[in-house]
Amino acid sequence: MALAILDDRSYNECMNKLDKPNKREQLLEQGVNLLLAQGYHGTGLKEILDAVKIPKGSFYQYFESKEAFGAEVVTHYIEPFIQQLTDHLNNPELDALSVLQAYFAALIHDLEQGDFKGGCLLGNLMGEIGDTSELCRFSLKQAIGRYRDLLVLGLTRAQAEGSVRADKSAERMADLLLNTWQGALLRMKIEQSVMPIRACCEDLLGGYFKA
Amino acid sequence: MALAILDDRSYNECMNKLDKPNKREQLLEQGVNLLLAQGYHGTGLKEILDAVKIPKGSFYQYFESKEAFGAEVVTHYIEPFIQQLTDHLNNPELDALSVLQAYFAALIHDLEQGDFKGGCLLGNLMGEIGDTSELCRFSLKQAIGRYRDLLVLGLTRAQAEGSVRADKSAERMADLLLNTWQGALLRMKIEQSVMPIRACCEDLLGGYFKA
DNA sequence: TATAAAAATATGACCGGTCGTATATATGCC
DNA sequence: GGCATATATACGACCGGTCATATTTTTATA
Repeated sequence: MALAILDDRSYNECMNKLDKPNKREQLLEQGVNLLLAQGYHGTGLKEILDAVKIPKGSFYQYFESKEAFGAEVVTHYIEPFIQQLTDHLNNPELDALSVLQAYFAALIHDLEQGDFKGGCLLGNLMGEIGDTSELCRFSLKQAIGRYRDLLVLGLTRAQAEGSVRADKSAERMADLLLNTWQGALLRMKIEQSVMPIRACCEDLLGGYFKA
Repeated sequence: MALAILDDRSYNECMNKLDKPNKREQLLEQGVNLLLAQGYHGTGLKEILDAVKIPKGSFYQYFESKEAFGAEVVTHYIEPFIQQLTDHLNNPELDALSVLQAYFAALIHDLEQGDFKGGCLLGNLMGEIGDTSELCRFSLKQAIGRYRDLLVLGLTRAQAEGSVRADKSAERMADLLLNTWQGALLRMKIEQSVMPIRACCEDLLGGYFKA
């Protein structure tokens, strides 16, 4: 067999670093997809396990409970968004306000492609279990906090560049932007239109926040 | 027995207008409470039925399905808010901006008393089932629409009174206020603080919207 | 008006299925 | 063979929904 060319050490590496964590990763990946589409209580473990072809009994090998799994899914979900926004902000060719506008424009584009389904997992879970699962509440708070801090960074830089007003704190503006975005995502879902989220960005980044 | 003093007609009235619709009303009432506290998929029919002591089989006498029930719960939930806001707006002694500020201040007070639990049923359900149940989506859209129109009315009047800026449309401001409020309610749940919703009102009604 | 037949309504046991979780067995590595 | 991990099976509880039966209300007959 093909694996015979590998010695024991590298075989174990393969199993430990690719296979085993891979299954965990797969579970989290599918967890993101399904929780985003159907919510926490609307998604059964079996559905997730079937999707990644992992036997039911194995779930508790990887996670303590569904609740703990949910908390990890939240963290796993936000990572790419943090990464993407960080990357955009590290681009020295664009001013900070343009970066934020471009970033949100990209999000809007993706949401439009996705038929206004899902929205933001953080927003959905804050509403569904934010006040019933302490574990998930903490995880959500953490994730939102990291994201908010990135927005603060961008807005602070935009203030220094003179494109965003300095008479309001970057923190307050970041919260306003984040909260309005979350609310607009909810509206998007029921209006089945990107109008709410487009208006959100226009009104704030293109209006209220302008220097 | 006490009821013997009533003739047939008034007895029937009693049964029809109090007892029977009362049970339907009770179901909706408890539906509001439980769906607000535990979400749609997090609440079983049995839990609602037990709370109002109505047998399982009777549920489908009153409602087509859990989904149809959920849609009606949404409508039943928003009614008092519409009523309260309408009453406030009909008060001729206060200017429209003060009315809005007082109305939201009252909401904030109530939410603080309630330990930041629940938030807004419309927001929670938009996130949880706004894109999976067409029936509820329509009901949510309707409810949000009615509420928004009331905010538009208030803001339009405030514009006419000169307390709110006229260079932005009342519609756009109403949407911004509503969406930010919804997002701030989500934040409230995970931060366990009224700070987000307080900031929302200060930033918009006390800042951005000011003439 | 008294009585019986019929129509309407109320009921809770029960349906197949799924929930999250526990445990006992099987499997693979030293 | 000893040990740790992975998996299958099973658990009791609960899910939304149905249905035959019991009860009540209405209608018809005398």
